[in-house]
Amino acid sequence: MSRSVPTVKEVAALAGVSTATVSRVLSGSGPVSDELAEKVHSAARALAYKPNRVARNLRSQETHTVGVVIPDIENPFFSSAISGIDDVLRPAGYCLLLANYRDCPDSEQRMLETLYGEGVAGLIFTPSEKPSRLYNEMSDAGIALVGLSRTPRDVPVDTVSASNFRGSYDAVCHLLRLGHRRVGLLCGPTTSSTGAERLDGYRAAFGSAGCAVPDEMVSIIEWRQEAARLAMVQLLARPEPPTAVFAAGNLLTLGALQAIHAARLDIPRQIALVGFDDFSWATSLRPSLTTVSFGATEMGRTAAEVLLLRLNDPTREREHKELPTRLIVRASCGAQWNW
Amino acid sequence: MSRSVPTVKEVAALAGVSTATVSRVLSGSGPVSDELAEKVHSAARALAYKPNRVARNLRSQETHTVGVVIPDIENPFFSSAISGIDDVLRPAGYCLLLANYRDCPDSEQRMLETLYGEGVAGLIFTPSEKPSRLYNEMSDAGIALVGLSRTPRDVPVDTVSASNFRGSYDAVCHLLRLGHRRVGLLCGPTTSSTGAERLDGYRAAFGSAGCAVPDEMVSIIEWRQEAARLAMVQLLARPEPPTAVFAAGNLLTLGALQAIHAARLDIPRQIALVGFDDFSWATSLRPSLTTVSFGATEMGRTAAEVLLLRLNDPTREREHKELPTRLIVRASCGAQWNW
DNA sequence: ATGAAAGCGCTAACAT
DNA sequence: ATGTTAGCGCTTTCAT
Repeated sequence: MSRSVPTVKEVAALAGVSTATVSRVLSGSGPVSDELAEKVHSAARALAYKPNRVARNLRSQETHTVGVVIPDIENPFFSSAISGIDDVLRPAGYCLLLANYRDCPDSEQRMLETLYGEGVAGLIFTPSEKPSRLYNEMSDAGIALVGLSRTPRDVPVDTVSASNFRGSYDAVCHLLRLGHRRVGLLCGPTTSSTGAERLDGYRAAFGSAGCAVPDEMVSIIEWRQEAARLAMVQLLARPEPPTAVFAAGNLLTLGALQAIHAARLDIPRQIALVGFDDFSWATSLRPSLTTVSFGATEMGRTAAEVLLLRLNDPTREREHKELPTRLIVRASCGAQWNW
Repeated sequence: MSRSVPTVKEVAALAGVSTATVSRVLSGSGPVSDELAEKVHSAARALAYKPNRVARNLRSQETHTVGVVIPDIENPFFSSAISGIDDVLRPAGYCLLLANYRDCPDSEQRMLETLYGEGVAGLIFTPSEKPSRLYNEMSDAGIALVGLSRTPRDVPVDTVSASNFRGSYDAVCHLLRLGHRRVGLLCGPTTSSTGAERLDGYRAAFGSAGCAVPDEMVSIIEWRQEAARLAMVQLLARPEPPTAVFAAGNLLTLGALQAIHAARLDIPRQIALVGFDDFSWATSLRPSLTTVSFGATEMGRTAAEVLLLRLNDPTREREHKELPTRLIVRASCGAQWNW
């Protein structure tokens, strides 16, 4: 087993140069004559030398590792976002350290401590409802932070999110225009920026249509499928149930769907449904789902690009990117497509 | 910014002990009196000391980092598997370095090189069709490897996979029992263990039912949604199209579904469908999907457990775990459930 | 342009 | 039980 791995020393010996020269050649960090460079390269090749990044990181006091901290990797939004992050960060020479805290603030805290210790150069993160103070601490320590989707309160960082207000507004306007008035809302906690903004959009849509907001149809819950299912069951049990529902998050859409199916209601004839956040199989549902789409992969990519900018210039001004949303009208509201 | 981070030295100074003692206390690797231990702890707390893992890793010549190498994180099988891996590895003190090679062998190769350099203690991986020789090299170097789902040829490693043959056999028997004879198969390359075994199961089912295998209905394709859609279109265009289809992978199921929807065919009345590999929203499809299920999260967990065993005892015998599959009969074959 | 030597923060070997 | 010291593999001054 464990055959000994070659080090700079051995490469240097074989090439007949100093370790400093080897380092300079291999990391391109200094003037070296072509002649020696060639020797070093062939020696390295001969030994199948692979630099030890741990040692490199210790010496240079910086890693090329970025932590990705998210609440739930099984949520298609996050897996797509990660994919986008990887697309951008990998070619730039960074590795991804994954921290899936499973909606548990304690785990989040522990994982942050680990990432801190690992010396990550940066962090792309979606904080829990009660963000750890470690975010502040890491930010103070000069680590580059980018908030994804949810904007943390009290942590001064770059952020990338969707146009939550506008997306929500458009979705509800669509339902209103189709004649719905009893429009239910399934939305996450308003302590999160996403929740608050999406609720605002819902309200504003009623306002601009000159209608009163049906507060009794607003259900503020956790961003979880089961919570949404329960809330939807209750909504449907009302004496005057909603004729349409806006589920302001992809897990919430799934939960709503469960309750609607269990009640044997026909979409869109008996109830219309609009989701927030597209997923690849939204078209595979029957009827296909009308959603507010914003490109999760794109959001991941953007967050990674912002991180790279900050890494290269720690003093640049804070950036808060808002990605445009687009209402994709499919069949679940009865408009347009009929299948 | 960049406030200087405390090191062992400072903790030692504040506690009035040597750095060795600090190390012993904090990593619990040696005998220390309660008195000094207490001093060290309070000093560490006072300075908010967090050990530098990079330095620790360099010195101890081992990391607590595990690479996870997968072809597509947006495939729900893999995101669930990762979740399971994290569940087990995290409490054991390991971090996950993610490598999502996007079905591209070149990326796979580059990512492996990076992981090797990062000094990962182990690897959980699903190789591409043409696995890199680096897997062998890393294995030889004493790195713990566990193959996930797909079993690599020529690399002697522990593996965890589903009972592909049995699962496939059960699925097709189910269709045969319902009276179907023209049963189409959408299956990945037989160069992969999963593909080969699932094809075998399909064949065996016909054999045991005393029927000839309808070879013209067998479509061996890439494990990709678009390939499956195309193949399904062709199957449906046959003079005698299949009355049922077994899609032997979750992306293939999605592709089949697309083609079936486009052809405006009613499931299960005009065509029955069985998938392989459950996903959380299989119940949200209408009709709900009958699938061969095996618990992706569970598979991830099992792979992580096997990795831990190997890490603790590099000399133990190779293990090849096969997780049982279970046919979950829902509505897409017209059996049982009627919605 | 190149080499010698120091040292990143930690732990392990060796003293005591 | 505790301290002293060396050194993991690399990069980076500082000489030359």
